Amino acid sequence: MRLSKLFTKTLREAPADEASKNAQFLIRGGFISKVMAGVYEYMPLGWRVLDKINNIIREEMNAVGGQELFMSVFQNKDIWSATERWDGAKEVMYQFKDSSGKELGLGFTHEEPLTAAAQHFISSYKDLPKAVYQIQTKFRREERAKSGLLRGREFLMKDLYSFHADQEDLDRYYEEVAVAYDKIFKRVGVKALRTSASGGLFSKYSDEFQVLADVGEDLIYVCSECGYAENKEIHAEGGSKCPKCGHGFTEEKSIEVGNIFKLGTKFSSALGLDFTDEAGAKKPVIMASYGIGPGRLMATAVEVSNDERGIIWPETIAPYRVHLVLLDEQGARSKEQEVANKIYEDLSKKGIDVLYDDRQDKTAGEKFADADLLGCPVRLVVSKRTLEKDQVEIKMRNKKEVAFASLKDLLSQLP
RNA sequence: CGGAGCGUAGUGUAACGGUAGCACGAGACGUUUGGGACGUUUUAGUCCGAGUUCAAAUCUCGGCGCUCCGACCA
Repeated sequence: MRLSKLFTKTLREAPADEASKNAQFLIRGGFISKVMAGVYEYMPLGWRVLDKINNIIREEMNAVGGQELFMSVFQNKDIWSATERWDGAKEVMYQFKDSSGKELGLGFTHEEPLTAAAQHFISSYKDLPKAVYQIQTKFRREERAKSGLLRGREFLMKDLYSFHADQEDLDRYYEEVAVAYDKIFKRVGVKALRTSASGGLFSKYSDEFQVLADVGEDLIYVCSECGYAENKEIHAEGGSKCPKCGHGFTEEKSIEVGNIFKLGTKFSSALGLDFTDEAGAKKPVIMASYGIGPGRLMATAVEVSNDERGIIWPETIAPYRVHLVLLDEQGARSKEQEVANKIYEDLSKKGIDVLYDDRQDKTAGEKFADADLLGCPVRLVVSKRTLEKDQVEIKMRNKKEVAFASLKDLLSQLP
């Protein structure tokens, strides 16, 4: 991508009405733009980051046998009434009547419709287990949207649902997914702690994946020795000893980037999702659900990895791996430009994504400032100074040192 | 939902109740090019509605919107 052609432009100053780092940097960089409180649009750069996050999630979900599908955002009142959740959901669900008077809601989770859909396809123990997931927009009537992408009214969610014949199978799969979650967060470049939490309406407990950060709205207790963590909501008052190893806890603020639940038979019983076991007996399917917020994850990556100049993207989710800066002496026909164009083409041909700052009307300082703000891992500079030695400058966004590579073997020396 | 603060141009900021100004951005031309360069020039604004007043960005009331703290959070 040539910066001269990019749809968005950067802002020199952060908008006055955003306090969180993720919102400030993402808006300044042109990754997202704000529509209203808690609602943001993804611009091309932001969409690339999100796409990379989603693809990591997809790979790990597919690896544990998840099958991707795509449900409707519209949900019927009927199925929510079957689980007696329609009225209770009022506070968080956008509910309305369409022109024919039919009552609808916008989905903030999909247990009901998916359980209903599964009825068509699950009837025997031979049909189990099954796992399906989607990456889809959810809506929530947040009483107070806050902190940029961290708590919105419209947001993306990856939700996986699994169906099992017995508790043992569910427990086994649940652990498999927990491991997949660890992999996802590690690959995305954030350090997430599996944290014991309450199960809300569904079950005795759930597991959350929490990333330590000051903007986080959760409070968790983390064992300084073994890393065991639990949410404040289940942390026994005055319980200062880790149940796993006996060491002390520290209290930390954190962002919940994922949450996994054992649902049991709550939904299958209410909606009649039964199967026939080996002995011919009819039983409700046992279910679990597993969520990750990709947009929140993107914001979290920004919150935990930045400096005063801008974002420092983890390599795996950076919008582009290489930010190529052309410092051009004399406009259209300069040697610098020829060399930079060539590098841009060569790297692109090799499948390396490059954001190429070919802008003619920007000063060096401005280009460097933008490179820092946008936060791609590798910065290459082509200028008169580097060409005198037939070199290209290489600087990593997360390091101070500047290195050089000869034009010839730039590819092999690219970090 | 309780509390606090704030709405002026694309962004950031000024203006005692009395001419809406500055910087950046964006557009044009020229000169520039290693950390947000310079000159000339153009562009664009008081959230909405009522009230008080000779006069309202400024005061009052209502609405809408945004942020923060707390509560809530399937």
